[in-house]
Amino acid sequence: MTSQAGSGGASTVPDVFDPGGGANLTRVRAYNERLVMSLVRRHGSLSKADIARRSGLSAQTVSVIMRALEKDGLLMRGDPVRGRVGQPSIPMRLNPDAVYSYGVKIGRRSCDLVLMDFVGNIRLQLHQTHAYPMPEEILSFIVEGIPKLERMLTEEQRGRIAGVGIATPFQLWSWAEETGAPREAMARWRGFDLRDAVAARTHHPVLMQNDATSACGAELIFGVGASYPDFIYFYIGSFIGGGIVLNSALFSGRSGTAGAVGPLQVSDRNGKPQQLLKIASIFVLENLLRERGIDPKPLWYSADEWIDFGEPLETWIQLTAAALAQAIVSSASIIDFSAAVIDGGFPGWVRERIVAAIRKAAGELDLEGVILPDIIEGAVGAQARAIGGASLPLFSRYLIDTNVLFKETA
Amino acid sequence: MTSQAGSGGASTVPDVFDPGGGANLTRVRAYNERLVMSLVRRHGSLSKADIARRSGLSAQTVSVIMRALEKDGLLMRGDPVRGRVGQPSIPMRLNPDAVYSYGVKIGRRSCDLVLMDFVGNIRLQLHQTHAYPMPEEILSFIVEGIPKLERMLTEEQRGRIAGVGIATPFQLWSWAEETGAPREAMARWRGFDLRDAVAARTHHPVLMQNDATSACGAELIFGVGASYPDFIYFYIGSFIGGGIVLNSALFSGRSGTAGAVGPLQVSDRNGKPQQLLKIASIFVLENLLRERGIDPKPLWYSADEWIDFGEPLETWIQLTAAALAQAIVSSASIIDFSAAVIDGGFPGWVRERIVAAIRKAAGELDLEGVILPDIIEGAVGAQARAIGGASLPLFSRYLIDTNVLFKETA
DNA sequence: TTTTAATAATTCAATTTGATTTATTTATTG
DNA sequence: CAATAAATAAATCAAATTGAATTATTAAAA
Repeated sequence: MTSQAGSGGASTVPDVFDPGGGANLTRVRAYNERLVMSLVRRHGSLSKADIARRSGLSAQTVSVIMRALEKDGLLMRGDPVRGRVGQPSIPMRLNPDAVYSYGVKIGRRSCDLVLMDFVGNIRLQLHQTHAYPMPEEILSFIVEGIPKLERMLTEEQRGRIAGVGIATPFQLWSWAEETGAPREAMARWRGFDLRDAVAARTHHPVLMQNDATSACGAELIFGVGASYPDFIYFYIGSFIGGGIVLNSALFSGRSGTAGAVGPLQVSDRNGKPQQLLKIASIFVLENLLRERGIDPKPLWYSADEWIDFGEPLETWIQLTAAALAQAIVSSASIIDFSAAVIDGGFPGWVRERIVAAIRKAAGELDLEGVILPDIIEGAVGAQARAIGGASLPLFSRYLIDTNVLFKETA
Repeated sequence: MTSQAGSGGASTVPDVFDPGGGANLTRVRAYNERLVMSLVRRHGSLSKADIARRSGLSAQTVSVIMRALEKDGLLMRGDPVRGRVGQPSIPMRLNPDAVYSYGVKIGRRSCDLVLMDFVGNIRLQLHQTHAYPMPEEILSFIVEGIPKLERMLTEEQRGRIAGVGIATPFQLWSWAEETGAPREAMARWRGFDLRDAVAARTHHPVLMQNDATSACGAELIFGVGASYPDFIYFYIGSFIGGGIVLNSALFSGRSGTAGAVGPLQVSDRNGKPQQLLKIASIFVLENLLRERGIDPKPLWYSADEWIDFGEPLETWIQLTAAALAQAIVSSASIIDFSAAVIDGGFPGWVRERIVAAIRKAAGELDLEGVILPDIIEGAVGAQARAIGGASLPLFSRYLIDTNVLFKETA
C-alpha cells in the first residue's frame, strides 16, 4: 500500500507529519469566548439568546460567557428591544474602546502607523512619505511614532493596547529595478528582521505579515467576510499580491506565502505564458505612461488623486482585467471560491472600471466545468493594509481561530 | 468601513455567514479519540507515552482514552519494547479487523466494489466491465454485490461494517461525446441520485464523493499524506481530475468541487490558453492513437497492461507534462503546497516518465517568486479511487476531522 | 555478581474546569 | 390572566489535569 513515495524534488521532507494536538476544557472555553465575540462582531449586535441559537451552545453557557465578557469590558449591553412577546432581549455589542492595536503599513512611497479600535475605526494616525523605504528610517518611524501616539491616550487606554501588526511587502530588496530605488540601498533589507527590531524597542507584542495578505484579513473581518465564507483577494499595488480566505479564516499556508498570486501563469495578449504580476501591477501602468511621455507621478501622490490618463490607463485596465480573469478562473478550478475580491492602490472609479472589465473578460473565457466566483470590489478601502496589520494582534487574542482549541505540540 | 460590497456576480449571497458552532466536553473527547487513532495510523504503532508527547495531552488522559479504545477492539497491544532505561513501552496499533467498509469505484470501462479493512487492505473484491456505465446496471452491481460479499463474512464481521463510500466522476452525462457512449443513454444519469438509490437498498450509511477527490483522500491516509501536510493531487483518467489536502485534511470546498483542476487555464503548444483537461487527459492520447491508425483498446483493458505506443505516447507525455507543469506553478502561487502528487489510470512506468517530464518542464518555467512543490508519484496505486471511496465512512467516524469539535448549527 | 540509583511507562485518586439540565424569575404581548 | 421568550441560579455531569504511586527496566557502583 505505502510502497514508494517518489523521490521528491529538492527540499527535505519530514519523516512523518503529525496532525494538530489535543483539545481540553480550558481551550474549549477560550474557543467559545472567541466564537461569541466573532458572532457579535459579524452581526453588529446580538442578544444572548441569539448567540445561543447561532452557536448551538446552551443558553446558560452563553449567559455565563457573555456576562464574563461584559465584566471584562469587551461587550456592552444596548437598550432592551421590546415589541415581541416575552421578556425583552438585550442586544450586546462590542465595546469599541475595549482594545486598541497598532497597524503599520510599509509602502513603496509612504509608511503609515495607525491606532485602531476594537471595531475597526482608525483613531489616531501618522503618515510619512519617502523616495524609497529604508530599514533604519522605517524602524525609527515606528518606534518613535508609538510613544508619540501614546501621549494622546490616558494611562488606562494605553493599558488596553493589544500589540503592533506590521503589513509589509516581502523581499523588499527585489523591488529595486522596477521602482527606481538604488539597488544597494534596498539590499540593506536583506537579513534585516524588522519584526525583531521593533519588538526589541517596544513592550507590545509585534506581529508581521505580508501587506496583501493583511489587506485580505481586513476584508475578512471588516469587509466582505461576513457575506463570503471563502474568497480569493487581489491587491493591485506596485506589484500585485493577494490573500486567501477559507472557511472564514485567513489561510496563509505553511510558508506564509499562500495567496501570493503574483507568479500565477496567464497568457498575455500575444498568447505567451506570463506571470500575472508582469501584467496586472501598477508599475506596468507607470512604464506605459513613461513610454508615452506622460509623467506618472500623480500615481504616487495619493491613491485617491489619480487623474484619468485616458488611453494608456484604459489599455492597462483591459490588459489587467484579461489577466485577472484568467487568474480567477484558474484559482476557481483549484478552490471553489465563492468570490474574488479586487482592490488596490487606486481610486474607487478605477477599481470599478477594472471589476467591470474583469467580469466582461471572464465571460469570454471557456468556463465549462468551473463555477465562476462573484467578482466584487473590496469594501474596506484605502487603509486596508494598515487595518489588516492592526487586526493581527486582535486575531491572535480575540478572534475566532480553530487553532485556539489545539495544543502546540512543537 | 463596510460601505459597499460590490454588486456581486450572478449567484445570491447569504446576508451574513456565521462561523462554526460551539465546542463542548463530549466533543472534546470524541476529537481526542480520533486524534489518538490518527496518530497511531500515521506511525503504524505508538505507545501511550509517545501519544502523550505528540498530542500534548497528559499521560493519564491518553491512558484512559487508549484503554477505552482497546476495550472497544479498535486498538491492539503489541509486544513490549525493551532495551531502553525504564519500564518497557507497549506499542499500540490499529486492529485491522476492527472496522470494515465498502468502496465503490465507477469508471469509464469498469466498476469496482471492494471491502477494505481498518488499515487499508482490500479483503474482498468484485469487478465488472462495461462499454459505458448505466445507472441501473451500476446500482444492481452495488446492491447485489454487497450481500454477495457479506455471505463470505461471519455475523460478527458484518456487524463491524462502517458504511459504503462511492467514488464517481461528477456529471457523467457530459462524458458522452469524447468517450463514444450514446448520448441518450448517458443522459439518464442526469437527475439520478445514485447515493440515495443505494441508501434506499442497503442499511449501511452511504457516502459519495468525486472519484479524483477520493483517490486524493486515499493518498492522504494511506500514501504520501504522512510526509506532506498539504498537497495538490492530479489523477489522470479519461479526464483529468484532482483533489486538495490542506493541514492534513481533505479540502473539498463549499460545493465539493475544490481540486477539480480540469478547467485550469494553461497555454497549449501554440501558446493559446486552453483548459488543462483538454491536454492532460487519457482521451487525448486515445484520439492521438486513432489519428495515427493505432487501435487504442489496450488503454482500456487494464491500467497495468499498456503497451509502449512509441511516438504518440511520448508526444502525449510531453504535452501533458508541459501543461501540468504550468498547472502546478499556478496552483503553488495560490496555495503554497509542499507537494504535487501525480497518479492516473496507467502503469507505473508511464507515471514515472510523466513525473520526470513534469520536473523537467517545470524547471524551464519562470519560477521567480514561487516555491516549486516536490513533484512526486502517487504511492497508493491502481485502486486509489476505490480505497478513497471506502475510507469515506472511516473519515466520517474514526479519522481526525476538525469538524468533530463543532456543533452543526444548521 | 550483587546492589543501588536513575529513568521511563503506566495508572490511581483527587481536583478542577466548564458545559448541560432543570427549575425559577422576569418582562412582555394579546 | 395566559402564553411566551429571555435570562439566570443551582445542581449535575463529563472529561482533562495534577500529583503521587507502582512497576519494570537499564546503568553504574560496590
